[in-house]
Amino acid sequence: MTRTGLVARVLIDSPLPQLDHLFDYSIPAELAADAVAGVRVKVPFRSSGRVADGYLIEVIDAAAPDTGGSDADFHGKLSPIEAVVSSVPVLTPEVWKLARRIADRSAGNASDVIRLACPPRQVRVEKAWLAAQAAAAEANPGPANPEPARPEAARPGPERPGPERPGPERPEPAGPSDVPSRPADARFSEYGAGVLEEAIAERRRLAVAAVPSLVALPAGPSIGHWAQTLAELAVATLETGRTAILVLPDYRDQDQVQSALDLLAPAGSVSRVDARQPNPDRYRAFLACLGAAPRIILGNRSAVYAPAADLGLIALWDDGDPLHSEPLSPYAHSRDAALVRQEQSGCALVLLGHSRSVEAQRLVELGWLAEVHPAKGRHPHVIPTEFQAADDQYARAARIPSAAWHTARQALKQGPVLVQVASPGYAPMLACQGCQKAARCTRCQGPLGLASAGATPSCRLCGALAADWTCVHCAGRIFRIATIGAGRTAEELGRAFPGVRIIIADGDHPIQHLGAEPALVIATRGAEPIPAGGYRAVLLLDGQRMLARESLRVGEDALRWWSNAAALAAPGAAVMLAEVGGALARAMSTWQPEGFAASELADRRQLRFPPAVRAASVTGAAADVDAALAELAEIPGVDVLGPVGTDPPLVRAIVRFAYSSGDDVAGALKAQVVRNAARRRRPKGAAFRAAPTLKVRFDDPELL
DNA sequence: AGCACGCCGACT
DNA sequence: GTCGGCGTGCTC
Repeated sequence: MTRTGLVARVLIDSPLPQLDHLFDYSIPAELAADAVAGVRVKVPFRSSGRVADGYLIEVIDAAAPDTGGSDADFHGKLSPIEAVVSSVPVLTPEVWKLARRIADRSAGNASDVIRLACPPRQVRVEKAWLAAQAAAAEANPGPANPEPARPEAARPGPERPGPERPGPERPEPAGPSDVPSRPADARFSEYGAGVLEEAIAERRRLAVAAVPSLVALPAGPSIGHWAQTLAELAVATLETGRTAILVLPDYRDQDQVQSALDLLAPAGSVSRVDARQPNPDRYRAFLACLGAAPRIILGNRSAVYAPAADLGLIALWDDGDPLHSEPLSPYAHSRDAALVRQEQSGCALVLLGHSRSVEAQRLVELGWLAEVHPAKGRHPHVIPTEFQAADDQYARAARIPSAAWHTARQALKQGPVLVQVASPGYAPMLACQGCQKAARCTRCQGPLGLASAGATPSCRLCGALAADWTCVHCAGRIFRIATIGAGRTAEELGRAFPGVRIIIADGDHPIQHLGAEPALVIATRGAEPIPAGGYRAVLLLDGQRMLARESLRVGEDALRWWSNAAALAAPGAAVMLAEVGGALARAMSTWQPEGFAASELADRRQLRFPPAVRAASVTGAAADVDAALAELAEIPGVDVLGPVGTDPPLVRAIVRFAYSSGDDVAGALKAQVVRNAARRRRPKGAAFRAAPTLKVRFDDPELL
């Protein structure tokens, strides 16, 4: 075997916690040219000639003294790398550092994070990209070339020399040229002179209150003003020669920002990275981000991990939206990933929203984020209305307060009116007429509901029809509607407002945009269509139902749903908030969600609940959980709730700890998980004992 | 997941 | 002494 004297440090792509560290291999001479940091490799693993996939993290000179980066060097005989899968270094040093840190702070695996960062390879796409790079290098070998020949030259490196940055000249906007987009000097005008520009140039960290109104795009749809702000932030970043990453909770939000960028951003400068798109498209967008030219990267929560040439800004829209938290281990929230990446890269950070998450409030109070508000303090006219039955019998049936009904009737003469409701469907919950208990599916115990007015009741979980249902409690056979859905509300409103066009928008009937004609729009929270020019009135019904959920976050969530809907109102239009009083109503009518977030945070401090502290759940066999908890005894600022039994053989404990102890707690628990995973074996011969493995989950939003 | 290695009991 | 069963831990 030919050796080059170089050692490759490789991360094995495996979910096993005991493999989550670097392995050393030698580099055969014939692979030396391609074996650079970041490439995918195949390496022999597990003795008998089998190979594993991995990423080459770094190449070190075996002869040179220890560089210091390597932990506990391996001193046996090194196996050679089997193959370099492709010459494209997909895992940039910056993203590797980020993935390692994100995994470490939650006792997780780096390869689980890398799976979010690096999409599956597509050979055809990659070949086309490499060819395009080579062709571009041929045509224009200058350093400012947006498509350089060698991807290696793309490594951002904090000290990238100035001449490599493209000049301030801006290519033509991609949008239609006959309609002027917002003039450049109007950029950020709502925020006062230079505040946001300066933040980008000086790489500040901000919590920015979005302007709660709509923007009519020339020859296009209306979009939220916030989307315009994000697009302007991204373009301003690009003009400083740096990359901007925009992280949006869902694709409807991404579409709005995309519309703004179509008009504002230079042609070809935007990459949309989104797990929703087909794999080849996803990989193509990923490779574009890998190029040496700064870009605008637009995507969902995993966009925070995109490779970026000279990162200048990470901006998140609506960080309180639960879609920002990752459902896959190690469950990192994109806000946390953004905070870590901001710290590592020194880029600017913007959390933009109509409301304020309690987590963002904590960062503001720490001084980590600076607050920015629009200079002109115009906000929606929100009117909290205690319930007062309407005179109109139909409005009463549709549970619309009297004042709201009158407002809606007037507004419907001018344009669309939004009615926000809690539940989709027609009647999502049925109850027994006799005993009033919830009607349950006889097969799976799921809740029964009606899909439409005359439909047969069916289970909302398993779909089974409940044609001849009998109540398990009282043997009754007659249903009563317990919860009213958007469909039923629409039916009732149809009677209350005869002759008005009724539009339903929910998960099953998604509607993105709407004209300015009068219509009554019934929408579930988060599914509100965007009307040209804004709604002439907004009715926020079902306030009590939204607050009835059993969660620490109900208040914060409700404020988010309401303020996002209120921001769709036309200037001067009334926003009627039904059945809600107290601090929430005050936060809405004064349009100051910070005050509510601050008092929530104060409560959490009192209770020692997240985000005042961090928390992790530890689940497993009682002995394993006890052993893991014992490891935490020495760490200051840690307390433990439980363990308590959950599903029969397993117990769960909740560990709470100060942010400053996070690394120690994560380190100790990770060590325990590794030990547990290595030891767990099925005993031979004897009956099959299910091997319960120790599970650890940090910062679970469902906790507590 | 396999495979090496080492501890301990049983047999030459 | 040495063979081999099985439990434990490692995989560069």
